[in-house]
Amino acid sequence: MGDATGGGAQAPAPQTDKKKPAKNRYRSTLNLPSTGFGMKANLVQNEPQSLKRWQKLGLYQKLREMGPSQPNGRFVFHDGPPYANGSIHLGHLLNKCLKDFVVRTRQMAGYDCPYVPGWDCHGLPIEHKVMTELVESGKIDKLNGLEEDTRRLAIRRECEKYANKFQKLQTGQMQRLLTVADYDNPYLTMHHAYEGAVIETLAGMVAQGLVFRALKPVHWSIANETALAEAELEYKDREDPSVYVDFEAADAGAVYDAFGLGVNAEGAEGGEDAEEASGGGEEDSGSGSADSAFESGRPMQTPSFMIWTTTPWTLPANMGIAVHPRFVYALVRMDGNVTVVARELVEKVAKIGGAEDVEVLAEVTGDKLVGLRYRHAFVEELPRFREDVRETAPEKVWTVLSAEYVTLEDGTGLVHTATGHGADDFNTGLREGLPVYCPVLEDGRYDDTVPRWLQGVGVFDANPMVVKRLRESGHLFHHHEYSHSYPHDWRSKTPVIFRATEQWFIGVEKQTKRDGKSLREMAMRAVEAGGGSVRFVPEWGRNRMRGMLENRPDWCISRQRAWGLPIPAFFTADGEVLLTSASVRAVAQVFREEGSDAWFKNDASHLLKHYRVDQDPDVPASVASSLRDAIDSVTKSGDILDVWFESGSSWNAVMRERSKSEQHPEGEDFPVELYLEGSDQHRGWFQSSLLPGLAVTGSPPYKTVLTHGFMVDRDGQKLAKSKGHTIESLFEHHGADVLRWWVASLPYEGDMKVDEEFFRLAGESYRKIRNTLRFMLSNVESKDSGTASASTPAPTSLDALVLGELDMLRERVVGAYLSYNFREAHGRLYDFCNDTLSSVYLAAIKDRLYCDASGNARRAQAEHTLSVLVDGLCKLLAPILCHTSDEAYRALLQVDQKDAETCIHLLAFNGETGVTPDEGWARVMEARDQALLALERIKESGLDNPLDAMLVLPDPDGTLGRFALEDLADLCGVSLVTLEAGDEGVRVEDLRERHPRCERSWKRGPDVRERSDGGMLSDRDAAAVGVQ
RNA sequence: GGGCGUGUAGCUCAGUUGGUUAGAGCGCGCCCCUGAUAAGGGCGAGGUCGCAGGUUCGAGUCCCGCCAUGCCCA
Repeated sequence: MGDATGGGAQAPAPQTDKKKPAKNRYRSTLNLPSTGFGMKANLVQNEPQSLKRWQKLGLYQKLREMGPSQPNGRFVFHDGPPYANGSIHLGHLLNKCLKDFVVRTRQMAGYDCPYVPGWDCHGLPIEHKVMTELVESGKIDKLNGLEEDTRRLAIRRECEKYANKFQKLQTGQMQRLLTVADYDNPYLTMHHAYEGAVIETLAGMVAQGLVFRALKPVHWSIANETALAEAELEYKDREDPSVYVDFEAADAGAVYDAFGLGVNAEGAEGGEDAEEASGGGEEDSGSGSADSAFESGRPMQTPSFMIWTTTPWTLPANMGIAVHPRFVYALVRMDGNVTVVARELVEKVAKIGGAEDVEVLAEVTGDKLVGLRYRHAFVEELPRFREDVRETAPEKVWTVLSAEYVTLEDGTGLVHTATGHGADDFNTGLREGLPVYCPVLEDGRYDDTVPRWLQGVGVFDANPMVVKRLRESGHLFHHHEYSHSYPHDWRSKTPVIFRATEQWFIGVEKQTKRDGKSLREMAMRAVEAGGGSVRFVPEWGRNRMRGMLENRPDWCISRQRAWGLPIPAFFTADGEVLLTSASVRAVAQVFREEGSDAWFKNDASHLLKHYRVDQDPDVPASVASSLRDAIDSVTKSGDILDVWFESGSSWNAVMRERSKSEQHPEGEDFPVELYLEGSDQHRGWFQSSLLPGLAVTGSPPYKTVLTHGFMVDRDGQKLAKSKGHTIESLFEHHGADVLRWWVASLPYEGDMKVDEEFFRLAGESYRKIRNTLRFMLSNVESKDSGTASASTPAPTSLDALVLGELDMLRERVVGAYLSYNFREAHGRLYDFCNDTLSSVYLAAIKDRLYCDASGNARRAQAEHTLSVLVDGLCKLLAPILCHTSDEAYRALLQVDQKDAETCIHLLAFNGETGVTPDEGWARVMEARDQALLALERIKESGLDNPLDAMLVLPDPDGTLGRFALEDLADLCGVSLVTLEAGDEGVRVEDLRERHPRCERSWKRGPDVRERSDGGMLSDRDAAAVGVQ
C-alpha cells in the first residue's frame, strides 16, 4: 500500500508490475495527458504568490487605466466602512466576497468598476477599548489630571493608533481573501478631508433647517456617561423588581363619580365640589379600615390607581398615569383596598398579589378616567421644573392621561408615565404639555430635586429603597423579581437607562427649506414601490426599509465622548447657540486643513477664522454681537457626532470627493449604483446615508440597495462569537478560493448556515472544478498535434455540441452575475464541469485524444476545442476563483512564472463562439440517456464493460443518421453503434464473441486484427503506430 | 410585543403567473473503469413540502392561525 511507490528500490518488484508492460505495450504510442497544473491546489502556499504577482502587476491600477475604454461605462459600487476594530470574521468574509464578486463580474462584463474600500474609525467601541487599556495600564489617572481638551487629545491619539492598527490588519486579511480594491488608497473616516466633508454634510442639513437642540430622553449609558444610538444597544435578559403600586386618588369623589357609584353620580362634573368631598374621604379612610364600610353607596376608602413598573427608580419622576381610552377599567376591592385596574387584568393582578377577597365594584371605559387627579406615592411637592424651550403645563402633572400604546399584556392596564425616562412617556408628555422631568444626573445618581432620602443615590441602588418605602407606606400592592429583556450598552454590557438630556437632533418631521417636505416624506417617496427611485435586492428590503422609516424617531446625532467629530456649535456667554450653515462650513474648512484635533487645540477665534459673521444671514443678531465684541468668551460644544452620521456622509466624503479629484464631471458618481451590506443596515448605514443624502442633495445616494443575511450555526441558531472560526485558520485550512467558492454557493438573501464541514464540502466541490480544468489542460498542452489546424466545427460534431453549451453557459452565468445571483452562476459552472464536460464531452473525446495520430484533424479539432473551453471557463470562473482561474489560464498560455503581465483579471468575458450546434443534439442526448439505462440493465447478464458492447439505436425519423456513428459510440462509451429505422427501443449487443479487442484503443470492431508487429489493432490504431 | 425574512429528501438548496409522477448537488447503496487514478463514469434508494384550518375542480405555491428560527425595533 504505502510503499507501492516509495519502496520500489528495495523491495523486489511484485509480479503484477512486470506484466504491465505487456498489457500496455502500446501505451507509449498514445498521446496521454500530462500537465504541470497540479491536481493538488496547494492554495495556502500558492495564493500568496498570485497576490504578489498581481501586486507587482498593479492590478487595481491597471484596471483603472483600462476604465475609460470599457464599453459599458462606469459602475460605481460604494463600500460601506467596516469598523476598524478587531480581526475580520465570517460576516466580513461573506460581505467582502460578495462585494468582490460584484466588482469583478461587472468589470469583466465591460464596466469600469472602481472599488474604494473604507473604514469607520471613530466611535465608542474604539474609545471604550482604549479607555479600558488606559485603566489597565494605570495611565488613566495621569490623563484625568489634565485639562479637558488636553485629556481628550491624549485619548484621541491613542484611539487613532488603535484604528490604524486594525485598519492595517483588516486590509491584510481582505487582501488575503483575494479581493481587488484600492487598498493603497482607502477612505478612513478620520482622514482630514473626510472629516471636512462630513461637517459640510452637516452644514447642508443645518441649511435645510433640520438640526435642532432639545431635551429628550435618550438611551443613556451610565458606565460611559453618554447617550447611545440604537445601534449601540444590545438586549439581554435582566432581573428587575416588578412592582404594583397604588397611587391614591386626589379626589375620591371624582373617581366614584367617574365609575357612576353613589349619590353624586349624576353630577360628577362638579370639580370644586368633588375636591372638597375627597378631602373628607381621605381622612375617613385613614381611620376606618372596615372593608364593608359604605357611605351613600360608596366605599369609605380613598380609591387608588394601580400601576405596574419594572423600573421603580423612575417613580420619583412620575408625571402621569396613562390609560387606554377604549379599554374597560374596573373599580375593584382587593382585601380591603379599593383600586382601579383594567377589567381584563383583575384576576391576573389579584392572583399575582395573592389577594383573596376580590370584588369588582364598578366598570367604566378608560376615557372616563382621563383627567382624574392622583397623589404621588412619596413625592410631596412638585419640583421646580427647569425652564424649557417647550411650553409646558405643570398643573397637569399627576393626572390620568389617555394613550393608545397601553396594552393588556402585562401590568395593570394603567401605565406609569415618566416623561424624562421613556420614549412613549415623552411623546405622551409632549402631547399633553407635561414637563420633561429627569432628576437623574449623568452618573446615574439622583439630583437634589427628589425626596431627601433618594438624593445622590444611584438609580439601580434606589430600586430596593423605593420598594421598601412603598411597602412601608402601604402603597405597594405587590413586589417580585422579574426577568425581562432589557437594553444594555453594547460595549460595557451594563444596563442603560432612559434619561432626558440636551441633545442635537436631526428632525425627520421638520420641513426642509428646499421644498417644505420632511425628511420622512422624502425618504418614503424614494423607497416607495413603483415610483421610488431606489431598487432593492431582494425586493422585500423595500418594505423593511419603509417600515423603519415610517416610525423612526428624530435622529439623535450627539454623543458625549472624545473620539469623534465635534459638533461645531458654539455658545455665547448668555447661552445662545451659534450653529449656522456658514459657521459650520467655516469649521469644516479648518478640519480639512488641520483635522478635527483642531477643535480641541484651539479656541473659537481660530476655529472660526474662515467665518464672516457679517455675511451670515442666518446668525441671530445677539449672537453676532457676542462674536464681534468678545469672541474669546464664546465656548465650544463638548459634543461629538454620532459615528453613523460620519459613515452616512460617505457618499459625499468619498464618492463626490473622488469624482472631483479624478476630474470626472461633478456628480457623475452620485448617486452611486450600489450599496451592499447586511440586512441590519436597513436601520444603520442605508438609513444614515439616505437621510443626509436626501437632505443635502434632494436625491438618495444610491440606486440599488442589496442586502445579505447572517451566518447561523448548523442548527440555525445565532452564531456564538466565542466559537467562531478565525479567519486565519480558515485561510490555513482551506485557502481563499475555496472560501470564495463557498460564499458563491450561498443563498445570501436569508440566513446562511455555516459549519466547518461546509468548508470541507466546498473544498471537494472546488476540487472537481480543478480536476476538470486539469484534465483539459493536460490534453491541450501536449502540443504534438502536428500541423492540422482547427476549422469551424461541423454542427453535428462533438465540438459543436460542447461549444454550443459553452455559449449557453456563458449567457446564463453572466446573466446570473449581473443580477447578483452568484449562487445560480456557481451551480451552473459546477454542473457544466461535471455534466457537460466530465461526463459527456471529455469522456467522449478521450479516444481520439489518446489514440488518433498526431496531425489527425479530428484530434486537432478536439484539442482546439479544449483550449476554447479552458479559456472561456476560466474567465467565467475568474470572479469567484480568482487564484485558480489565473493559474489555469496561465497554464493554458504556458506563461513563464516570472511573467506578471499576463493576468486573466485584466480580461473580459468572451463573446459567442460562433458555433451553431445541430438541432438534433437534443435527440442524441435523449438516445444517450436511454442507452446508458440499457447498458446498466445488461450488466446483470454479465456484460458489464460498455466497450464490449454495441448499441443498436432506434432512429425512426433519421435524426441520428446525421451524426457520425463513431461520435455516438464515444458519447455512450461503447465500441460500436448502429442505427435502425424502427422504434423498438435501445438494444445492446455483446461483441465479445464477435470482434476482438484492439490492444491500443481497447475498442472492439470488425477491423481489429493481428498486425505485422503481432498486436491486435484496428485500422486507425495500426496506422497511428505505423504497422500494417 | 411589533416590522421584515426563513422553514421542501440525512445535509445544502431549486421550485416561474396555483396544473401530470415535487427537482438538483452532496452523502448513502450497488456497479463500471484503472490511459483524469489521493481521479473518472453509470444506475438506484431517499420527501405527510414546519403544524392546523380555509379558498379552489386542483395548493409546496394563495388566505388565516399556530410553532420554530434570524435580523431590526419596543
